[in-house]
Amino acid sequence: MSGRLTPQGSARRASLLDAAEAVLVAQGNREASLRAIAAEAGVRIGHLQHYFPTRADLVKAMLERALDRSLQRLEEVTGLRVSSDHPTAIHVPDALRDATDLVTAVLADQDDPHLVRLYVEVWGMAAREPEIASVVREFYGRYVGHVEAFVRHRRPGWAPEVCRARAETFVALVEGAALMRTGVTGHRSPETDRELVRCAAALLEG
Amino acid sequence: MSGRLTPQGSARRASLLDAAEAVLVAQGNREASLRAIAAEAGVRIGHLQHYFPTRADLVKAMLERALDRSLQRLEEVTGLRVSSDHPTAIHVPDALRDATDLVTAVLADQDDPHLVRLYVEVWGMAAREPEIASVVREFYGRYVGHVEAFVRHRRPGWAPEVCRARAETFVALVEGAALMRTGVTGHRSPETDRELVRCAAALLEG
DNA sequence: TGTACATCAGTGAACGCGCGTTCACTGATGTAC
DNA sequence: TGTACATCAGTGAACGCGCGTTCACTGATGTAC
Repeated sequence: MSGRLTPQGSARRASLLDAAEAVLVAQGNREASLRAIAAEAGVRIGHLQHYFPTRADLVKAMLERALDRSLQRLEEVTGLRVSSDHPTAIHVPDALRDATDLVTAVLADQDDPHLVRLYVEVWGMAAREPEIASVVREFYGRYVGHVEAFVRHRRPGWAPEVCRARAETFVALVEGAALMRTGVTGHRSPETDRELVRCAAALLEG
Repeated sequence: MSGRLTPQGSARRASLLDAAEAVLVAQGNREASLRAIAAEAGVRIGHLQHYFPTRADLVKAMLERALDRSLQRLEEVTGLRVSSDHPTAIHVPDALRDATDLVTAVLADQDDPHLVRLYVEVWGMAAREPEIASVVREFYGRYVGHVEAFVRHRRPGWAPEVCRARAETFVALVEGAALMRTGVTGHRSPETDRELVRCAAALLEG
């Protein structure tokens, strides 16, 4: 894909990314072949390569789109806006959510096993492909920064290092909870969800 | 491999599992071929299949060994003994560690990126291979049970559901921290490590 | 408004390659009598 | 203590297959004049 995309072309491109995501989640990176992805999208494999010359191109594009979507979702949940161009510029909304609301919303998003499986694949790829690793680290950098900004607004008196440490610990807890709660390593229970919310909220403003 | 193993044979078997683990960690599941594993172990591929007829056999054996080793390590760290035969029978040691010691030791174990990468692969496989999923869930069941037993001994007055919920939240936090602290999704910092220890210890006895 | 042409959308066949698995084999080690 | 035999350790070549990638191609769409 050297030149521009027609409207039809960019719709096709998006549908190919959808297919790649679906196959990756269903089959895992090892079994997610270009043939399977093309079949999922209902096109020939040569056509897939018209948009994404190599498998790495496809995977990277899919991954970037998925992570961007997650950050947008985070903005909705916190009510904070983090510009991609100026990561430090935070727009303070009229009604900032409280920590318990935020945690509850984040956990609710995790109830989608599709999403969690995608993340597990992402971690696996990031662990050994440098180009993907940098994309993923940038994502988590923004993620932590976003949570940190939330903490600062809730607790203006706290030292910046404390806010940072709290935010990083929060993200660790939430990512670990994603694994445990969706059947990969454990299962959900109301008691543990309650404890999770209590603990995560305490990290943010306790 | 149908019959018994000679001493030489079981040493070879162990070295093949070592090789499989090393290649899996270095290359990831997708690139970890039987040829690469055999080469790592210094044998021919046909020989590898004398011990593990299929790739799935090899991967499963490697994984079970690695998870068993982690549970043994956990026993050393807590000072509690959990029998495989009677998972509920807990031997109370002379000197039970306190929660901060335990958390510090667990985090120290995680400083090995090798181990964390192995876990990321394990999660990925568990997410879509049912046979592996059950092995992994059993492991985490024991893991949580072990932590739960620790909490009960430290805080005998707490209700069982509370101990359970605390233990599950603890494991979620620690697994998430493993991801963040070893470069997969973030990086280490002394401040965040301190916050992690504080938060995890509070879960266990706070 | 037409027309010529460039570019994009999509097809289909073929490539070399590495994969997991199979199998017949040789040499080394253990074991029964 | 010898010997015969079964079993285990390890080799090496070959298999069919699906993989990612390449390439020449046709039809559809946009665009300049």
